[in-house]
Amino acid sequence: MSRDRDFTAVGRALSTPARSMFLNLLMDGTSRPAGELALAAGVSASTASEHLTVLVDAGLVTCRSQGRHRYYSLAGREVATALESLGVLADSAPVSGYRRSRRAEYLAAARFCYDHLAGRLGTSLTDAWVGSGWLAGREELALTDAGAVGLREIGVDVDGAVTARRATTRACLDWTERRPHLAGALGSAIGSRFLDAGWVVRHRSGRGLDVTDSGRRLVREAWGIKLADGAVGG
Amino acid sequence: MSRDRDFTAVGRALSTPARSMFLNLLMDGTSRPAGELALAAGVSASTASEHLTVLVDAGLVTCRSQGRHRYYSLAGREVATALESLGVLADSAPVSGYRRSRRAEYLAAARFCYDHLAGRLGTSLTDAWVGSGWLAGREELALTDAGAVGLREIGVDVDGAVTARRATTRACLDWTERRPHLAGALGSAIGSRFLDAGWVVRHRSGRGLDVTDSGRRLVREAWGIKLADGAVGG
DNA sequence: GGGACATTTCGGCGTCCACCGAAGCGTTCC
DNA sequence: GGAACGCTTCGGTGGACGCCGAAATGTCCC
Repeated sequence: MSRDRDFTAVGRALSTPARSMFLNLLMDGTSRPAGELALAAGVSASTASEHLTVLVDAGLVTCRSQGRHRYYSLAGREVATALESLGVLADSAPVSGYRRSRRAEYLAAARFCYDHLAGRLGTSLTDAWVGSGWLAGREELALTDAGAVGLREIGVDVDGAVTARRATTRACLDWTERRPHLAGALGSAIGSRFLDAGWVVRHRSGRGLDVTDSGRRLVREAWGIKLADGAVGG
Repeated sequence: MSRDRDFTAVGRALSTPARSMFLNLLMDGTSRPAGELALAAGVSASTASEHLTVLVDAGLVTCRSQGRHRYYSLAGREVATALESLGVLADSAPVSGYRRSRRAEYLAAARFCYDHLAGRLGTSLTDAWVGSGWLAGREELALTDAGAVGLREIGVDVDGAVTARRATTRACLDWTERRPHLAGALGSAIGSRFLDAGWVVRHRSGRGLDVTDSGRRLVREAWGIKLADGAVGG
């Protein structure tokens, strides 16, 4: 009953700068071809290929072939969740010789954290909803009746989220802001709605999101959130 | 804002069998001297010392000197939480050449998972409380009013748990049972109460718990849980 | 079919590191 | 003080692995 866990495979998968970078790039839930990942991490295509094999073998990443490209993405929600909680630890760890690529040094103020809104947009929304009584609890972020009504009004599939097998709400700790934002089934539903409604669009670089004018208007009028213009912050 | 995370230090810390074993041994929240850890992992004292240095540098483990012993323990709640969620991944990972020690091949049916009850006892209690309406939700395990009353009656510091900074309740996935059990501030308070009241005692080997006769009686009469005699299961 | 392109496989190089035994350091106990 | 003990540091060794360029594989497009 409940034997020891072998962390070695997962640990080894995380233990090199290039692989760590790959996972960071995939944390927004996107699929990316091997070449793009190689370029972003600053390693040769062959090296990247080897790294990706390790990540797939460790069960962290899956691969989908499409034409002459092979798209890699996180293997699932559990992987994203585990990396989130691991990110909290990584914070206090001494910074090793991790050579960042010059590109993507900063992330957009709004972005996806696997499947839910994060960054400034994510934490602002969560703060506003806690303040207005749509979400309850310091860390649980439980959905209140008022919240269900309000979110339903803007087209979020609240009922689907509530009856989903996964947890309805979950607090995801934003890596640098150290403040929680909404994750879980409801967070995912809200993310989908923001994308479908055109309130946010994926940034051309693939990382991060741009908040559109209509999205900007919505968050200001509905919840009093005033976002800075420049989408990129640091 | 929200830069990339460097997983390399944490990953490297997890990437060897001996260190993985150390962390498993410390997951029950105990402090152990270096020598005991070395013996359990089957490595020399000097090797163990080097491993422990890596774990401390990575921020996963802390060290407390006492006399000529040095006691190592997990660095905090976040570490235990992260390892828990990582354990879910480790499950699906291929088993590498991890040489288990013959001792501690099986864990006790009742044990601590860092600071809350786990194993058969933990999941049985959680199941019973969900069934009787003390806890609500498939994964949230939110405390109901009835649950607050009931737990208060058996001496659990419910109010302390509710007002704690950390999440009151959290579901912790049991590694092999793949079923959730109660964690968070309330889980911790319940664990403390079970220990203080003498319903469970730490097993002499340090791993796992023995349920005492009074504890056995309590869970049977209060919640209809019938525990097998032999504390050790497989 | 042939050439361009994306990716993987292969061979080789250099470095890192897990491991041990021996020696060093600090504590305990007589 | 001196011996026993717990632990860490040091030196050395062997294997693992991150890296690359070159060659091989597979796909697309003409």
